[in-house]
Amino acid sequence: MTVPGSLYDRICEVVCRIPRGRVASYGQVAAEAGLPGHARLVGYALHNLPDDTNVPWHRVVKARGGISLDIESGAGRFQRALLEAEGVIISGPDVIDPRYFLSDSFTDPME
DNA sequence: TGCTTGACATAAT
DNA sequence: CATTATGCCAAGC
Repeated sequence: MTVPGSLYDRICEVVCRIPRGRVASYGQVAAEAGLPGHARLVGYALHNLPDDTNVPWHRVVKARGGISLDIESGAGRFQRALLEAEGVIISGPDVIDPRYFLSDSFTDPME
């Protein structure tokens, strides 16, 4: 289980901070995790996460607003379902309104 | 220890 | 719109 100190651990921690009903891009999560520009590591970490993880990995999307996984495939459909369950409407494979993204910081504004 | 890969981002072609 | 190129770097082999 992710040794403390590993980048995985930091990344999953940041992902856990994403408020419900919101999404963040890989680059944004990376930046908040203290890894500016290391968006790839975020995806790498998420892929490593177990199925029973408590990390809402589904809230992590591409910068343009879209699921990296194949939306028409199992994992993609699963993520879309989770996002819609949180209130995030996905109209297409790369169509997510910017209003769902975290504006600046993860500091939950508490709506 | 060095090369390859990768749930990315962005610009250019 | 698809592909290419570059950056940036950890993990896997």
